[in-house]
Amino acid sequence: MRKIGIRDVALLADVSNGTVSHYLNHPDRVSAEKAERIQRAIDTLGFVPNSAGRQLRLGRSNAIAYLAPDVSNPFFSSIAEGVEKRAAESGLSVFIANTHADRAREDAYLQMFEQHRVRGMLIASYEPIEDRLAQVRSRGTPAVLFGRPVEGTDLPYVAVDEVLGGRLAAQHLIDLGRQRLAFIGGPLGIKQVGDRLQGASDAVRESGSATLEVLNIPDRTIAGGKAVARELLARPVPLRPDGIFAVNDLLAIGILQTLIRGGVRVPDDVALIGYDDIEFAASSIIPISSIRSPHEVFGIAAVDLLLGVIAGDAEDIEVVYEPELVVRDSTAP
Amino acid sequence: MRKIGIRDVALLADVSNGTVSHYLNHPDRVSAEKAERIQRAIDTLGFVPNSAGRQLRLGRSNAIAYLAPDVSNPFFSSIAEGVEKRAAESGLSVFIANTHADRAREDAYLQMFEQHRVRGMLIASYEPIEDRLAQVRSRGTPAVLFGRPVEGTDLPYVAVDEVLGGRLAAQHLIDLGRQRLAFIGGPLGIKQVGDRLQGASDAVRESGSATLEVLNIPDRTIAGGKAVARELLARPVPLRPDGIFAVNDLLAIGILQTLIRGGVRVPDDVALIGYDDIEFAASSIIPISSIRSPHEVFGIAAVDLLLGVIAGDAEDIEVVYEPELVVRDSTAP
DNA sequence: TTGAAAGCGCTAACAT
DNA sequence: ATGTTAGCGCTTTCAA
Repeated sequence: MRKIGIRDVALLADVSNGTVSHYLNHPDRVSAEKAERIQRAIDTLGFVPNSAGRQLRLGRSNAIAYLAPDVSNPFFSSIAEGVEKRAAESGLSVFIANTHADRAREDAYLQMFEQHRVRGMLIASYEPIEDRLAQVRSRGTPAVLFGRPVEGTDLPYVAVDEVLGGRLAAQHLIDLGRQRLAFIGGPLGIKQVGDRLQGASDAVRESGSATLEVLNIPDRTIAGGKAVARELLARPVPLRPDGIFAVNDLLAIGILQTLIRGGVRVPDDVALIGYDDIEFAASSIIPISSIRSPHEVFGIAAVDLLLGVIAGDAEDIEVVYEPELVVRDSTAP
Repeated sequence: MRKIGIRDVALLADVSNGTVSHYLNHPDRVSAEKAERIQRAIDTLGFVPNSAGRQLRLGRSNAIAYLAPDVSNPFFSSIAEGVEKRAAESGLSVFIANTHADRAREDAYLQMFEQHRVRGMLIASYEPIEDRLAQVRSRGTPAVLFGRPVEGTDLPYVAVDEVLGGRLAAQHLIDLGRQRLAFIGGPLGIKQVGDRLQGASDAVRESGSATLEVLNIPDRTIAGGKAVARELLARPVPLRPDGIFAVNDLLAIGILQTLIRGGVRVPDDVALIGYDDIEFAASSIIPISSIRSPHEVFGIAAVDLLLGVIAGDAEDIEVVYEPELVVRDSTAP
């Protein structure tokens, strides 16, 4: 099958393999004449360098890895864009892996990429991954996390202030005059979810008058939103919340659609705000207010941070962005 | 940094490096006692095998590649699920690459994966890629295409019958009594788009009475759908189509939302059908009828086909699925 | 069951 | 400017 190596090229071009290698890596150090002979030989033979050989010799690859729980979630794929873009600028390839928020798969990929000796890993995970990562890092593969790691780690990370995001969302509903708020999302054990609830609950407490009900559901999807909205519809009207903060936009989309079909007026009867500001939120039948975190710039920042760590520029080991309130019709005054 | 190799393990375990390798690859051929010593040494040292070394020795990697134009499109990410699943069952890793429908990026990834000596590539592309792939294949890396390749290639592929899909969609609108159909989508040069239009146009012609207007737009996104729907709204009512076939669901979602906001009743005034049956189509405010192609099974089939090609089981070189009409409220009678 | 040793394809001294 | 050569880490005969 694939048999053509650098020596075949050298043979055909009638030079030494060292010269071919030079031509490949330092074209300026090869005479024009031989350069042409070599190029012709490469074309004739269909030579493609074997990266395993190069990598083995160099002791390192030129790839980084990006692990995300769900690449089909627009949030993570936007990050991927930024990552690829910046990596390409630095001459690095990116291996993307879809972990499906599954620990076993995360572990498998961690292992695989470590075996491949990637230069570093960028990791987004719902699962606590700090421990497993610590081992990988101690063996020499640097990593950058998306999202704030648990206390007590020195993991570099890129994050948004989720607590602030939660606060912004709840405060917005309160400013609208809503008093019976509901937080919909879960599992609360997930850091992002817990942080957003924390922020929301802070805002509610400080308001002195509003109340916050928590609907802890396992599934942050459109289907999950529909299901929980059906429960809401089953309640007598006075017991329904008048302001809903859905912990992500998918959930909000599902909730919105079911509420509307149930005859609830949004935002008049119930104001609704999501989180993440994915494209589908803006293009929903009633555009949904949301909390926007940086997406693409997120990926860029992570690559920069990783490169910094690799280069040994210890400097800042964390980058935190502030989320931003995006008001749309679902919470229009 | 990463210095621990098989020899270090061998040294610490007081065996030869060959024995360590045996333990790694054929554990049954190593005595229990040494096996334990080796394992202990591995743990102590934190040894992680270097896949470059293995790959170089073996002459092949154990990874395949999946190139898709847009992983954030649920259609392609569903395929990815199937691919990963089946690949894992066969002990293969999958490298996912996002080409952004950009030829240069496709080429870059093609080259990169060829250099990495992947076992094979699975490729979804809007661009004609057959020629470039031919070279790769001739050098020994097999490939399987998603979607029917241009005539005259022997590229193995997995596809759905897009012409049939287009026909099903249009026929459904016609069966509903719609006479002034509009096909919305483009660019027509893209195979899938052209094929779907072909099928729709066949159905219209055979109906003998219906007409088909083509709105050729460059952008198959929600935003694109909104834009074209605004054009429709600007028309006098009698000049609007009474049945719309959007070439994909994203487009249909955008169209639906703008039409509804414009006071058009769906499906009463205009019946609307999309294509792909992504999750968002079913969960739209008015669930959108669509043409469903197999998604996950698609990825599975592609891997199987690739494995077949690798193994040399020439058998069938093409797998074609039939799409299926999914009727929802947007075309309810 | 275990060890010794050759070599996969490549790069980078070093020598010329 | 070009050639020679020694490995990078691993697997796998082949012997013992």
